[in-house]
Amino acid sequence: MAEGKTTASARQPAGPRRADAQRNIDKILTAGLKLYSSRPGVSVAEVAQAAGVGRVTLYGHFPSRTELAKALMTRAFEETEAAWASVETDGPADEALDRLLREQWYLMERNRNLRDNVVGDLSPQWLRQRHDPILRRVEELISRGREDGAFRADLPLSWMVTALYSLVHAAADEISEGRLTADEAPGVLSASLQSMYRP
Amino acid sequence: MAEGKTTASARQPAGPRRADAQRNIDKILTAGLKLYSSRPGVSVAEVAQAAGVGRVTLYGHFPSRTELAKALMTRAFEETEAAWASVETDGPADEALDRLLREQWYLMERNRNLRDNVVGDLSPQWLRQRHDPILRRVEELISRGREDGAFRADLPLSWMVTALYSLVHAAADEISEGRLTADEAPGVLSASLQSMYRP
DNA sequence: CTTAACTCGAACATTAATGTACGAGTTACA
DNA sequence: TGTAACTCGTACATTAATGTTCGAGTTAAG
Repeated sequence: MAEGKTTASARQPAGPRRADAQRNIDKILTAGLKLYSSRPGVSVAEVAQAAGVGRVTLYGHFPSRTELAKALMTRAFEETEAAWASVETDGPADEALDRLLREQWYLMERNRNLRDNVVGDLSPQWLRQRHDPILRRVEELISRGREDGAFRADLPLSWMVTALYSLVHAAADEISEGRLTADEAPGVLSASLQSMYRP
Repeated sequence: MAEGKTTASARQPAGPRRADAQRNIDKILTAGLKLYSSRPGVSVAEVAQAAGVGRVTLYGHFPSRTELAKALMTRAFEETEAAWASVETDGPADEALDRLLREQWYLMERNRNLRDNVVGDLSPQWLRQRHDPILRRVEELISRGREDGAFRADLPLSWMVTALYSLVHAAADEISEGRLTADEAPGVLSASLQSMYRP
């Protein structure tokens, strides 16, 4: 996080930000990520309040709701990218999938919700271009499993990826409805997908 | 978000509506169902326009956005109830499930979307009380399959129901993204679920 | 210490949605 | 055919969100 991937805004002198400004940007992104990935219809004012920052201050850093959304997506991408590095994805595809699900299913879920809740603020082009990077990695993993026989190949690859995300989302729903515990979720998820993917 | 605003109700004499009124109510519900189940954030004005009816006319029949949402859910329930009657659900559970998916997956999908898109307008109590009736029927079907050994019993029943709806939703997404055709969908869906449900 | 960067509340303009009120015209139906 | 029910455009009140402007105070950093 050394690099300041700043959202190019017209108002700022484009120079390096002062320490307190950077701190506030951080608080805004953190609070925004939490809010946006938890429910739809979040307002800019809510994000500012949750970040403990004035609304005007927020607008000082993110000129519009859209720019804020872009920054949130960008940060989520970065975090996901970093997290992926901690998962061992070599070895048999089915085992790698199991590890991935157990260690990162909540991150996948957060990203999916975030995406759902900013899809009205961002153009489809923008979203498609910065397509959730882990989604592509998941695709590669499944593809590898199909080639070496660990996974079935009679279903479309894209469908298998979509189904995975869909079930991750479903698991999160079950948890929030109290019909599943956070402990059980990874196991249920993994068991369901392994059965579905098996040739 | 609390309700409690007593809108000027009792505009209706509660008697039988005139033929043209009933016709408009119908147009409104039909258009509303289509809109609400296709995307979020639908406005009352949009529904009125899509129905080819004045906005004021709509308010004459449905005093508030909330009442409109209730009416839409109610109609969807009725249609679902009627459609269920046309599916043969006796016999082996796995075969019945296959028939159900092939004949009614789009209706399940519509209801799911509708539910998602009115979930901010109706109280959780109301929604829970008029719980999608076919969802319970699906639950019964799966439950029967578990008892006679057609389906696995090592996963929570509620999870199996949720997963089904989740995948139906995913299939619809795939179609709208152009990665799956409407012809392929039922087969893919059925194959995925049968694998996942098999003991 | 000095200053430029930053914060932040209050106020304002704009846009969009909801719901109400009025009144003139149209349509069903006894 | 008479009339109550119905339609519908216009206009208005209200609420909420977005984004900007102003100015006075605070803080980081050279």
